[in-house]
Amino acid sequence: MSRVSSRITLQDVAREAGVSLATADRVLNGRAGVRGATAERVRDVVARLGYRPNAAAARLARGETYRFCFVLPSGPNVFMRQLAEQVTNTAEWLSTHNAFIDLLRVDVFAPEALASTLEALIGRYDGVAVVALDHPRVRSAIDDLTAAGMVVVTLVSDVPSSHRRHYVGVDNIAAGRTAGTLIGRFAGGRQGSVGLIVGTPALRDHAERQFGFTQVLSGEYPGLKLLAAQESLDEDVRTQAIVEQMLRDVPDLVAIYNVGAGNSGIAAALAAAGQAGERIFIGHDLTDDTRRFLLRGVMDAVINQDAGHQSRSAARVLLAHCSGEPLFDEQERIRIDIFVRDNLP
Amino acid sequence: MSRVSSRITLQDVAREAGVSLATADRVLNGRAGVRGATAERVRDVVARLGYRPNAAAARLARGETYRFCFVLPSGPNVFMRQLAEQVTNTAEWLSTHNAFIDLLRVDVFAPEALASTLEALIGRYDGVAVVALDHPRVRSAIDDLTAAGMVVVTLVSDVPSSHRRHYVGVDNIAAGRTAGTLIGRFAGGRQGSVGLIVGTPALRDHAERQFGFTQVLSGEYPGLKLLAAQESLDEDVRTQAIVEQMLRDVPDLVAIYNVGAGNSGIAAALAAAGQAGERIFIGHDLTDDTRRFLLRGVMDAVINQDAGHQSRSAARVLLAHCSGEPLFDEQERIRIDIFVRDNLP
DNA sequence: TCCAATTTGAGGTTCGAACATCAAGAGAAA
DNA sequence: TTTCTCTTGATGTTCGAACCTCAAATTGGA
Repeated sequence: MSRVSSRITLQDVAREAGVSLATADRVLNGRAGVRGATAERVRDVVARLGYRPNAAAARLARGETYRFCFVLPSGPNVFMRQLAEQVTNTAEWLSTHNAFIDLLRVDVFAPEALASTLEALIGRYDGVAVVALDHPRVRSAIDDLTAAGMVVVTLVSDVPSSHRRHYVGVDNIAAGRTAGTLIGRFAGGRQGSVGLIVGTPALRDHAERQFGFTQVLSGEYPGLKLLAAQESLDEDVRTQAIVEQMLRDVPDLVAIYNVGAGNSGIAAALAAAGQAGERIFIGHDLTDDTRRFLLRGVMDAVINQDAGHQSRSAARVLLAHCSGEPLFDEQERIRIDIFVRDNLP
Repeated sequence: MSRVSSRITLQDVAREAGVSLATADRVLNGRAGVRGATAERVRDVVARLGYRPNAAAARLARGETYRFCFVLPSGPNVFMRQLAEQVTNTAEWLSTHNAFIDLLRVDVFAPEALASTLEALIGRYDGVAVVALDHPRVRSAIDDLTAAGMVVVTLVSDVPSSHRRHYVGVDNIAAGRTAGTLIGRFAGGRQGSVGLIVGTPALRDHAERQFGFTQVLSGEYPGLKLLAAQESLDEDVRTQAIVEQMLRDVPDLVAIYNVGAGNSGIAAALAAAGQAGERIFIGHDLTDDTRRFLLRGVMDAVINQDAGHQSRSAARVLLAHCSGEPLFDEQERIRIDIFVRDNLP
C-alpha cells in the first residue's frame, strides 16, 4: 500500500514551497546564498512530498565520467582468475554508467611492487579497488592515494589500519571458524587428527582463516587433534605431496581443511590412496573442480565468497562514493557462503 | 588492461559509419526504413567501437514510469514480514528510477482470493510480483495478467506451469535436501529418529522441502528413522506442543527439522525439557530469534533465502523486462544460504 | 533614510538518447 | 522520362536535474 503517485520533480517542490526553481536547486545541492528559513521550508516540502531526484536525469546532468582501477594479484590462483573475469563483466556494466575500469595485475607476494604500482596510480583515477597486502609500504601507498583525493576500496583482503574508504570482502576469521565448526560437527564425536593446509601464512586472509579455524577446533572439539599447518603455496602438486605424506604418517586422520587453493591436489592424493570420501575434506572457493568434488563426495563442504558479488559491490561502492549517491549497506555485505552437495548454484 | 577511452556516443557511431544520427538511431531502435546493408554497417561500427547507450540518457529520454504491484501473503509469518519490509526499501530505491511499487497482502491459504486479487490488477500495473500458490485458479489468473501484456514474476513460491516470466526464489527441493545432508552429517553415524515438522503440506515450498529432505534422509542415512511429518500451521504454540510430545514419545530422537516457521516453539520445548543443544535442530529463515538460537547452540544450522535479495531481484527483473534493458542472470540467482553460528552476517 | 550586502527569481545551456517530421535523394517500374 | 516508393539526412523537441549568469527584490546596518 506504499503508493507514490506519478512523479514529483524539483519544479513541484519549488512551486509547493513558493520559491523559484533556482532556489530549490540551491538548497538541494548545498549551494550558498539561501536564507536558513527558506532552505528549511524547501527541505520540509521535499520531505512532505517525498521528492527523490530522478537518478537518470541527475547522472546525465552531472555528466561526469569516472575512472576506476582494479588491482588484483597475478598468478594462477583460481579465485583471482574468477574475480578478474567478474571484473571484466562489471566493467561492461559500468561502461553504460559512464564509469570505466582498468584492470591491473601485480605480484601478490611483493609488497614493494604492489605499493609502487599503487603510487603510480595517483591522479590517474577517481577510485581504486585493490586486493591488498597488509604491509607498511602498502598501507602508506593506500594512504597516499586517499590523501590525493582518490577513493580506495580494499577487496577480498583488507588493510584495516589504512585510510581505505571501505572493505569489500568477508571476515576471514569467521570463515575459518565456520570451517572449524563444520569439521567439528561432521566428525560427530569421532576422535582423531585434523590436517591443516595453508597457502602461505604471509597472506592476511590465510592467516586469519587459520586463526579462526584453530580457535574453534582447539576450543570446542578436544577430541580432534590439530596437526601443524603445512604450506602449499597454493600449488596442486604441493598439496598433493602434503596429503600423500599425511595419509602415510597419520593413521587416525579424520579431516583436512585447506585454507587456500590446491584442492585438486588433495583430491588426487585422496583418490590415489583410495580414501576419497573417507576423510572429511573442506576447502575454499567454488570452482568447476570443487563443485565436482562436492558432487562426488570427495569434498564435504566448500566455503565461498562470491567473486561476482565482490566485484560488483566494489564497483557500486566506488561509484557511490565518487558521485555522492547513497549506498545500501545491507546489499554490500559479502556473505560467507557454505556449499554442500545439495545447495550448489 | 580492459581500457575504454572516455565515452562513445551515438554521434560517434553515426559519423564513423558515414550515416546521419537519424539513421543510426533508426538502426539501434529497430525502426523501419533502413536498407539492410546500411543497418549492417552501423551495427559493425557499434561493435567495433564498443558503443553502449548511456543508461541515464536512455532512461530519461524514454521517460516512462513503471508501476509494479507486489502481492504477499498476509498473516504473522516472520519471513513474509521481512520480505514486506524489504519490499518497502526496494520501493524507495525504485522511486528514484521512475518506478513505483504498491504492496498488497492477501490470505495465503485462499487461492480464490489470491486469484481474484490478481485479476483485479489487470491493466493497472506494468508488472506484478506475487508469492504464488500452485492452484489452477491462480495459474489462470497469472496467465490472464500475462495475456494482458503485464510482466508477472513469481516470488519465493513458484507456479512453474503458468506463463510467469521469471521465478525469483530458491529451489525448495534442494533446500530440503540441504537440510537432510546437514542433519545426516551432523548425526555422524548416530542411529535414531528424526522429527519433521511442516507448516502445511498445502504450501508448495513446504511440500518441496519435505520431499527433498525425505529423499536424502531415507536414501542416504539408513541409520536415521524419519518420523511422520507433523503439521504446525507455522504457529509457535503448535510446534512447541509437537516437540514436547516428541520428546516424551521418542526416546531416541536425534534431530528435528522444521520446514516452516515456529522455531521459537521448538526452542521453548527443548529448553523446557533441558534438551537444548542435545538434539540436532535445523530450521529455516534467519530472524532475530533463529540467530539467537544459533548463537546459543539451540539450533545447529539455519537455511535461509535472503529477503532483501529476493525483493531487489524481483524489482530488477520487472524493470528490465518492462524497459527492455539487459539482465545479468547470475546476479538474479537466489542462493540457498546455510548459516551456522560462525558465519552469521 | 540610504547604501551595501545578501537573497531570490528568471532564464538559459548542457548532458545523450528517443522519437517525430519533413524534405531531399536514390532507385525501380511504367 | 516520369512517377512513385523506399532510404536517408537535417533538424527539432522532450525528459529532469545541474550549473551558470544577471537582474531584481529584500534585508540589515549605519
